[in-house]
Amino acid sequence: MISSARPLRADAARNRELLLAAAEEEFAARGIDASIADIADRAGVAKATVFSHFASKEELIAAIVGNHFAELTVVARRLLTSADPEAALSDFLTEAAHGIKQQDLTFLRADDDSRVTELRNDLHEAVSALVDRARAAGVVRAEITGTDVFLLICAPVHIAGCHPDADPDLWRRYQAIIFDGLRPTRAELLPQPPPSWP
Amino acid sequence: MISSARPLRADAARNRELLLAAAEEEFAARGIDASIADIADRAGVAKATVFSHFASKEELIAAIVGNHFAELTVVARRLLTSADPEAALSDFLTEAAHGIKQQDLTFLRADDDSRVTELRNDLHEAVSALVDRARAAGVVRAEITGTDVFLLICAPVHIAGCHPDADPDLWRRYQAIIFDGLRPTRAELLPQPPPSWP
Amino acid sequence: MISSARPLRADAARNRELLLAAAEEEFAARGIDASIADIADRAGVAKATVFSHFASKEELIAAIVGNHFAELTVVARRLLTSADPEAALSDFLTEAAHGIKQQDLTFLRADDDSRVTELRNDLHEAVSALVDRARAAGVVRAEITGTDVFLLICAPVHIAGCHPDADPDLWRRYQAIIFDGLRPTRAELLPQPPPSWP
Amino acid sequence: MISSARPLRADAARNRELLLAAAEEEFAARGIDASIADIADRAGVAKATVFSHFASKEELIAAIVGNHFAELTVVARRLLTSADPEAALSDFLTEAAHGIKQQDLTFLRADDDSRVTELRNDLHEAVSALVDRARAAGVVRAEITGTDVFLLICAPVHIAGCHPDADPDLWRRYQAIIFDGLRPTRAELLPQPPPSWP
DNA sequence: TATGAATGAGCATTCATTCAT
DNA sequence: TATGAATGAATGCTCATTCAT
Repeated sequence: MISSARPLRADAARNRELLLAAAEEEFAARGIDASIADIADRAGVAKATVFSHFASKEELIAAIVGNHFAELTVVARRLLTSADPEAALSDFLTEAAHGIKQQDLTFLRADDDSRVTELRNDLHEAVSALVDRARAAGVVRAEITGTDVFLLICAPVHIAGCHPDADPDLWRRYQAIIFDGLRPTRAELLPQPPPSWP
Repeated sequence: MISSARPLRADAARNRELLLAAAEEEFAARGIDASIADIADRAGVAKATVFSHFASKEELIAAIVGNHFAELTVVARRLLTSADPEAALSDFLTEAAHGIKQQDLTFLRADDDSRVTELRNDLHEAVSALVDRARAAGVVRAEITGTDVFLLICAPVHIAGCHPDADPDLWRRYQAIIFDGLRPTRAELLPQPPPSWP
Repeated sequence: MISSARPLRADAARNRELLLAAAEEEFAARGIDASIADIADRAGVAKATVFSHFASKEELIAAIVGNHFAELTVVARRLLTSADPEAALSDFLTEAAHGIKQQDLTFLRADDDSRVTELRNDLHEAVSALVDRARAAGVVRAEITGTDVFLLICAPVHIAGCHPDADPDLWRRYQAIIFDGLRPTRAELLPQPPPSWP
Repeated sequence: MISSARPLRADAARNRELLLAAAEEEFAARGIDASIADIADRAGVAKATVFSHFASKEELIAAIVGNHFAELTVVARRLLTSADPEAALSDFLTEAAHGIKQQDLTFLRADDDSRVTELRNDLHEAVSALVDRARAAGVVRAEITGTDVFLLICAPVHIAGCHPDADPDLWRRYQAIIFDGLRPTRAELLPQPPPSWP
C-alpha cells in the first residue's frame, strides 16, 4: 500500500491504483490473455497511460502478484502474534483463500521478477514461522514444513474452481479436508520428503 | 464401414490421431496459447488440415479434454472390480495424477461442449461408484461424496506446480496429505455441505 | 528474377512481385519509415499477406536490396563482354545510376542478411573485373580498385539529390566529374590506400 | 536586454545549448529515429522541456542543420582571406568533410524552414566566392560553379560510408578523386549544364 | 480430403505532442 | 520556464480462420 521509492503525484498515484484494480478485474474475468486495451478502458485511461506506469504487461502482472504476496505476508505476520497457534494457521489459510477467491489470479506468474521473488520469499518466511509455531504446539504433523503450507495456499480455491457451478463458499470444505490432512493424527510417513525452498 | 459415427478413410483417421497427439504435446509445452500453426507443424500437416478435422481451436481442445475424461473413466471402472476399496480409490487418484503430471493440461477448459459434458458425467459416475464403495468400507468419512473426489483429482499436481523448482514426484506428498484428510479419523463436520452435481 | 528455392504458386508469385514493387515505391516516397500498412495498401493486399511473404520488415528490405545488387551484377557481367573497356566501365556506372535514380533506395541497409551479403559480394566481384580491365587498358589510374568503384556507384545520384530542385539528369554531371577523377591524368598518389573488402 | 531577438534567461539559454548538443549526439548515434525522450534524457531535462525550446521535432532538426550551415559558412569566409585559392577550396572541403564525419547528420533534412534556407543560401554564397576565386586562378574547370561544389560537400563522407567496414579516414581518398575531377586537365565538356540555384 | 495462400481482427508497444501544475 | 503525467495515432507483428484449387 505505502510504497517507498518515488512519491508519485496525487493524480498519478490514483491512476496507478485504478489501473491495478482494473487489471485484476480484467485478468480475473478474461484470464492471462486479458488485453491492455481492455484494462485501460476499464480504468478509464488511455492505453499509453498503462505503459507510463508499467513498462510492460509483464511488469504490470508482477506488480499485481507482488501486491498479493505482500498482503498475505501482512496477514501472516499479524496472526503470528495471536494466542492460539492452531487458529492462527487455520485463519491464515482462510483469509488467504478468501482474498484469492475474490479474484482468482492463480494463473498469474511473475517468476523472473526480482521484487516478486523477494516478496514471495518474505511470505514464505512468514508462513514458515506460523507453521513452526503450529508444529511446536503439536497441531500439525512433525513432517509438515512452511513450504508445504505455502504451496497449499491456493489449493482450496482451485479445487472448488473445478466444479462447474459451485457455491461461492465451497472452498471452505476443501480447506477443512486439507487442514485435517495436516493434523498429526496419522503416524505414517508421507511418501515424499518435504520440498526444499530455493 | 463397420464403425457407426463417421467412417473416416484410413489416412484421415491417422491424421486425426497425429493431430491430437501433436496438440497435446504442444499444449503441454507452450500452454494454452500454443498456436494451430505449431500444432500443424508438429503433426506434419498443413494448417488448414487441422480445420478439416476440428471446426475450431475450441473443438480441438474439447476433443483432447474428452479423451482424458474417457481414459480416466476406464481407469476408474477397472479399479471398481478390484478387491480392496481403499487401495482402489487411492490407486485411482495416483494413476490420474500420474497421467496429468505427464502432460499438465489442467488449464484446458471445454465447458460448453455436449460431448465433453457427457464424458465428464461418465467419469463423475465412475468415481462416485469408487467413493461409495470406499465409504461403505469405512475408509473415507461418511460426508465425502464422489463429487468431492472428482474435484480433488487435479489438486496434488496443481499444488506441486506452485513450487518454483519441484521434484517431479512431489505431487505424491500432497496426494497423501489430501487422502489423509478424507479419512474418517476426525469426527468434526466439514464446514460446507457436499456440492451437488449438475 | 528467377528464384530457385521454392516454386511459388502463380498467384502467390504475382503477389510477391506486386509487394516488392509497392515496397520500392513506398520506400522511395516515404523513406525507410514507410509502413507495412501503406505498402500492403499500395499492393492491394492485406497487411498480414506481407508477412506471409516476408517474415519481417527487415526481410522485405533485404529482398529489395538483394534484387538491386543482383540486377547490377547482371549489367556488369554483360558489359564485361563488350569491346571497349572504358565505355564498359562508364556505361556500367551510367546504367547503375539510372536504375538507382528511378527509385532512390540508397538509404536501405540490409547488412546482417547472408543472402544480401553474398549478392553484394557477387556485384563487388563483377565490378572488380570491369575495373581490372579498364586499368589494364590504361583508362583509370593504377591505384583505383574495384572496391573504389563499387563505393562510388551511388555517389552521382546522391550528390544530385542534395540540390533542392534539380534537373532529373543532373547526376550525369557529377558522374562525369567523378569519372574524370578516376582517369590517369594526374600522377599524384591518393591520400589513402585503397580500401580492403571484407 | 542587450541582445536583440529573444533575451533568454541564462539557465534557459544553457538548456537550449545542452539540448542541441544532446540532440546532435543522439541523432549521430541512433539516426533520424532518435527519440525526443532519449534526447531529453541525455540533456538531463524533462521531455516537455524540449518542446518549450523547440516547437516540434522538425524545428529542433532545423536548428541543428542551420547551425551546421552557419559553421561551414564561417569556415568558407575565413578561407576566402587566405593566399592560395586552390588550397583554400581544398581546405574548405576537407574541413567540411571532417566536421561531417565526426557526426554524420547528412540524413537530417529541414527543407521548409525559412531560417535554414537563409543559412543555406549564405553558405552557398560563401562557397561560390571560394569557387569563383579558384576558377579565376585556373585551378578548377571553367564550367564548375559554386553550386557544384556546394552539392559535393557531403559526397566523400557518403561514399566512404558505403563501405561496410571502412577506415575512418577513407573519405580523404574520395575527396582527392573528386577534387581531381574538378581540375581543368580535360577539355571535354560536362554532359549537363551547371545547376541553377533557387 | 489436403493444402498454400490470404486475411481481418487484434495485440503490445512506441512516440511526438499536449496539458495542468 | 520546467516538468510529470496523459494521450491519440501509429507500427510491426500474430493468429485463428477462410478460400480456391
